[in-house]
Amino acid sequence: MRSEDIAKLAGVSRSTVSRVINNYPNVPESTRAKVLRVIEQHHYEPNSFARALAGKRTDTIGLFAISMTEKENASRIYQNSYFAPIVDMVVDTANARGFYVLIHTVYSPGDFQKVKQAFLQKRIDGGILVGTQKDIELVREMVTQEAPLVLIDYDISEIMAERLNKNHLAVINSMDYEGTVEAIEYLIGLGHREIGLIKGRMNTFSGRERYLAYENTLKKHGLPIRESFILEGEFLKESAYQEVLKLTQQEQLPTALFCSNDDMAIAAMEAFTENGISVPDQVSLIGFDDAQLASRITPKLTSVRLPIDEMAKAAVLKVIELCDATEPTFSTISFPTRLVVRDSCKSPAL
Amino acid sequence: MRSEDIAKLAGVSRSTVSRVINNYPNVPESTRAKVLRVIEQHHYEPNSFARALAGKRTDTIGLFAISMTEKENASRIYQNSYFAPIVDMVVDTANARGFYVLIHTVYSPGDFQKVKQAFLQKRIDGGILVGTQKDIELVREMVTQEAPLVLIDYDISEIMAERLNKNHLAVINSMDYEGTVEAIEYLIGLGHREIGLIKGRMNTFSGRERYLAYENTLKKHGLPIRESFILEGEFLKESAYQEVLKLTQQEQLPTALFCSNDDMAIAAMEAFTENGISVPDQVSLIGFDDAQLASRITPKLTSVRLPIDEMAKAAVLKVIELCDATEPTFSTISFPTRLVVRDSCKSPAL
DNA sequence: CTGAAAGCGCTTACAG
DNA sequence: CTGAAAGCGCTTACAG
Repeated sequence: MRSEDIAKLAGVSRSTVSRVINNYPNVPESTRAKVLRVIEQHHYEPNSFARALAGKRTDTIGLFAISMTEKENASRIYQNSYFAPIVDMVVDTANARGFYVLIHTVYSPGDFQKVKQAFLQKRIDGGILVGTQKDIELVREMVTQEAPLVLIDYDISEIMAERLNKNHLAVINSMDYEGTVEAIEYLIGLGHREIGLIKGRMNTFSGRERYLAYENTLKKHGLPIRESFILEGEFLKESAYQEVLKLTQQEQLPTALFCSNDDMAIAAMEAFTENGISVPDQVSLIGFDDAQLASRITPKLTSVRLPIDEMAKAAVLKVIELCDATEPTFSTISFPTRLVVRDSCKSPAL
Repeated sequence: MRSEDIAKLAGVSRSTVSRVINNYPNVPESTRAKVLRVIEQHHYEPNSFARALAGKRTDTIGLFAISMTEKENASRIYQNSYFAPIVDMVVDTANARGFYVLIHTVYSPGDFQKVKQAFLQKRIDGGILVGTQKDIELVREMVTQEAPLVLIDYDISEIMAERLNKNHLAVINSMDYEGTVEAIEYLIGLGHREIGLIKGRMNTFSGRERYLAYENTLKKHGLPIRESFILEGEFLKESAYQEVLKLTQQEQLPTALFCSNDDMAIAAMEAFTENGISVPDQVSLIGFDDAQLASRITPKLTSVRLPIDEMAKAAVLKVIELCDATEPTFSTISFPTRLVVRDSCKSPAL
């Protein structure tokens, strides 16, 4: 069933059918009603490709999850405590506004071709990128496409410095620096002076911010920064577990460990516990993200809450806004974090 | 940049460009190379809508998660231990084969319109439906579309009985009945005679199968089936928690409880523990699905492993196969389950 | 208010 | 082996 069939049945032209479908004002109620009836009766749906080809929107936004430095077979990305809520919220928000969501994952640089194609082939009205590495070249390439693009977790200063064409672009971040400062100062307030860190992935904006804040806060309070207390975690459970295992072999342990995300904090907890080191009696642990699991393990994990849902929602609203906008704009939003105190920290034993 | 531009630059006609793009055999290597070079140089990508309109595939499959009877705000569907792995595997498998995945969630009957549209508007080559209720009308409607459709977890006998047009249709199930029998007989083997159950959602195929198997197995072994030991869980953590809380108030407790999924088993464990009832010392617990979390709680949960990854993968391969097929077919695959014994069951105290 | 016609960017018989 | 032309199903100036 094509618009022409509807036109014949309703006794009008295809033009008029199109006007009705697109809700144009210049068609009298009676004609509109007549056409609408026929459409209803025949469950007619205009072919989305023909519409798009003739210049209409696709009503689809892309969501591209980039996960390139993951270790082998760590491909369970939609079960990851960071990505899963994003997918959840993006799909929900987009669907509620009448958009479909086109998903593609990027595991290797080659996969990137597919996201560029999604834009070039005009499959989507706009796209959201999560997990972008510090890779300005890539962002530059994406930005040259005329389509709206939203980056979640990306260093704005880099974009500024590179003087990218920022039309149709938006960046959504969280205040990782401030959140980390709050966490570290909380530990200091409890009396800790030997505070360690498990790093996130350093080619990630949030990874760098969390690390920087850790270092600066210790310095500011005149506390020691010990190489041996700084572990490489890569945001991954497995890496963190191994690193903490090594840590437990050392002479001296930190009395508190700030973990750059909850996954690593949970892994650290397992590693400590399995080696007879009690959390929080012997070592305090603090995570970041406040993932679902944080409040469901024992002891319950103190964590910096990342407003991931709000961020994902904002990302969708932003792409849609950019799709509708006649004037291209550049904007950036930074969401505040909040320390959620639970049971994994206490004052150090004397 | 359109195919016509490429044609001019390469000194051929659009037809030839098209033949090269579609890898048709009847074009000599030299011509092919010439055209390919121009395409490369200009990063040309054929417009996907124009291709689709002219009869090519969309290289997109739909994934529709249906979640209608959930309680309010239970909308965190992509974080659900059943849906999340499916999304994961579907996206991965489809992407690896060059397909995009179009996602839409169905929270209310109205949302269903969007999945029908996705087919009618030809946005996708085929689709996968997860979470379909016992709703043959809906399936009938979906099936009348000519596009390939794969149902995960649906009662085949219903489809047979209704004599649906089964072209382009496939159903993927797991052997829930057998899995449940194995679990119950394991409990019986441990010496349990008072075995309770938390039901899943009864308008779901797996929910009904698991319940039936429970009942039949108890009967077969001459064990009592007590109304008061059969709880309504709806597959939901919250419901299960409340029901188990009520159960703990009763005079007599079962010595073992079979839970129709892991989420409910975990909730049950929490409810028991918080009320001073020890798992597995006072009550044995067994789950279904073998979700990620099952092996990460204490005590580790004994559970019937659902090969959800294999099922999701099979679903994708099936849609793709149906897309390629010239002869429409109907097929159904049933995946075996397997009891994974951990620490949440022991013989009942005497 | 409304229709005929051109155009969106491809593919594919058809003819040579 | 290859090009001219029709067609896929819409939308949108244009003219009336």
